Amino acid sequence: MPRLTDARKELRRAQIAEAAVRCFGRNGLERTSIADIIAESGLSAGSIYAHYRNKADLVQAAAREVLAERARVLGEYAASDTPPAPDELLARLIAAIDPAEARVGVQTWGEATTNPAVRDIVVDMTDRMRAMLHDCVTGWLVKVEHHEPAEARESATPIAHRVMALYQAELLYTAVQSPTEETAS
Amino acid sequence: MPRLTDARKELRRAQIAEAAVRCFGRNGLERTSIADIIAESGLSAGSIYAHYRNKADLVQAAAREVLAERARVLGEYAASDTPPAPDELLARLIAAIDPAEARVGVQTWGEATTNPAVRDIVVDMTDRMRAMLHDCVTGWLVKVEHHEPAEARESATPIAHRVMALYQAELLYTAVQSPTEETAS
DNA sequence: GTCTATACGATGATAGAC
DNA sequence: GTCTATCATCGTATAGAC
Repeated sequence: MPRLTDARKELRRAQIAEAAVRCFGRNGLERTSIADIIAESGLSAGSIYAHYRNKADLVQAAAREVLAERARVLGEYAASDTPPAPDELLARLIAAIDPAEARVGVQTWGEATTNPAVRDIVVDMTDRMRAMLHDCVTGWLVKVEHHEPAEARESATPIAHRVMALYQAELLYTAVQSPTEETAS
Repeated sequence: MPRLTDARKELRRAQIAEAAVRCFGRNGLERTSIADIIAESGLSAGSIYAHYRNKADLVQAAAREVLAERARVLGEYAASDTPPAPDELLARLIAAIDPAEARVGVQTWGEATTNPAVRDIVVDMTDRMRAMLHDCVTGWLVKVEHHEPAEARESATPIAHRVMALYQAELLYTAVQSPTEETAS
């Protein structure tokens, strides 16, 4: 019986988190006020604080959401029967970048430099992505290039590292270049 | 005669900006208050506002300072008679990374996603670094690998792009991993 | 659970003396 | 130019009704 109510609760949480992500994408993590999120979500202060302890909690939820979304895309390729070659993999990852989420993603990087909670989320998600990238490249080496599994895992490491770096750089580029719809400082 | 006073003025500005960078490295761009910078610089509110219009102005000065410092290191290699090979160049750039400045650098990336003024600074400095990287790689191709200048400039572009990306990724890694001396959220 | 209204604290910026 | 003291604003979080 708590099943259904829990599901509804999760739905509300997601609704609020998504509104927060939109606000953060527009105005940044710190220049977004609770009032902004209230307006964007169409809810009220009381409702939001019933689902999130405080603003820091909301920031963490937003960080998890955007990073998880990026990991999700990658997971599909890793599980594929015919994994793409590294260059192709990178191209697809770049093509899947959403500018708004890229902005929030880069904001979380900045926040991670001084906020331990966000730092843990970023490190965790980065590690997870790197591991999936490694799986994907290993799969390609074994299934397409017919390497020995043991040797493939070995040589996949630097390749995965490079793909990760190039992807992050592209994410940064997109986040900074994509037009921001105003709200200077 | 305004010469000397201008120099003193610049010195004060630099003193304040450096204090700001230290604060930003510790607590982040937005969680640093003017009071923090006052304490760190050993000056007063009045003095700081005599040299900087407002906090946004200080953030921009800090962004310029850390990015310019990173560009300076690179400039030396580009001008060298025997430019290092790309791998070596990257290794040296990475070795020259200062964790505290890396943190502020990554913070400016986040800020650049929503703050047009900082965005312009980041884009400008990134372009400048990429150009210097390109010069450096071109120099290596011509002077060490004995390529034709025209062809060298052409093939230097993707190499410079790759080195830049790997450097930025390493900067991110350093900024996030380097121990922050507390001040959660 | 959700709303409105509000208290409280923090912070950017200024005024005015020296 | 630099200081101390102060103001005005803004934003988080809570209280209490429904």
